[in-house]
Amino acid sequence: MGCCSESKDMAGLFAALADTTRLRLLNLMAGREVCVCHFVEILGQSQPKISRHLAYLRNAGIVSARREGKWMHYSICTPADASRASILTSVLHSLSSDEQMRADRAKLERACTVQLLGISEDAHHIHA
Amino acid sequence: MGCCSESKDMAGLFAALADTTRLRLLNLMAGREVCVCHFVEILGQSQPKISRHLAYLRNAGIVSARREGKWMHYSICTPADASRASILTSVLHSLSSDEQMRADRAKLERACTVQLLGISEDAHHIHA
DNA sequence: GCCTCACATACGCTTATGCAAATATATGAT
DNA sequence: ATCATATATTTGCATAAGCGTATGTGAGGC
Repeated sequence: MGCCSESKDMAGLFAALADTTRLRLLNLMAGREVCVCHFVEILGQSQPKISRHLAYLRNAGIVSARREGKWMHYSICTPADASRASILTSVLHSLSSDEQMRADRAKLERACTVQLLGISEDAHHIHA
Repeated sequence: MGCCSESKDMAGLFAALADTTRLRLLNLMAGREVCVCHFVEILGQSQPKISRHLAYLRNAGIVSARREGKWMHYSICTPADASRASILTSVLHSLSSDEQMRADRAKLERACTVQLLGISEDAHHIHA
């Protein structure tokens, strides 16, 4: 009952990657843990939609969730299977050359900075 | 009207990879051109099914087809987009560590050898 | 206890995907 | 022209995926 499901289902891995919203979520999680509210804010899409896609990634064994008070933090959990891990790495690297993905990451940087500095009016949850 | 469709649709690429049959087809095509009859023989699945999955790969811009008399030969067409190309390479490499994929390739080797030597009773089409 | 916030899940709908079986098309042989 | 071979496409159906809306759940604050 760790964070990863069956190991060698390549097709399943690709199915999880076969959606732009999920790719954007993964891109934001590359190397860091991200709170759901940031996903919603940055992608500008409905909370249930974000949540459903996160659930998909969780069921696929690609991400894991951690609760911290009222907030949920998601992060990529590197697959035990070497092939899956290698593909995921390759994918994340490729994403970083996409314009939208870079923009998303920039927004996340900004959101985190604002949060840390407590500048924003609606920085109501400093959960860092 | 070349062999490759839109360039940056990552999700589309993954959708094309999200099926075991298609992964097996791609694995067999790694580095060589393969005739449809070999796909049917090696995967042991119905011809329409193989054909449909090949059409899917073709529409996704991942493979191209070449007609030679009555036979159709399929091969992987490296995507123009660097990211797609890099992912595809990574995927093909990862596949080669899978047992079934290795077995499929071995069968293909054997089928081709038999064909060249003209040993088989039903080597009715030496289209090499 | 109750209320609110942050998130997850269920429902109803539409569209896409996969399959088997049947049919269509293209090529070469006669 | 006819026929057989090799491959492609269509049809009908079952299942899965995606979306928006509505509702459920867990954690804090009062």
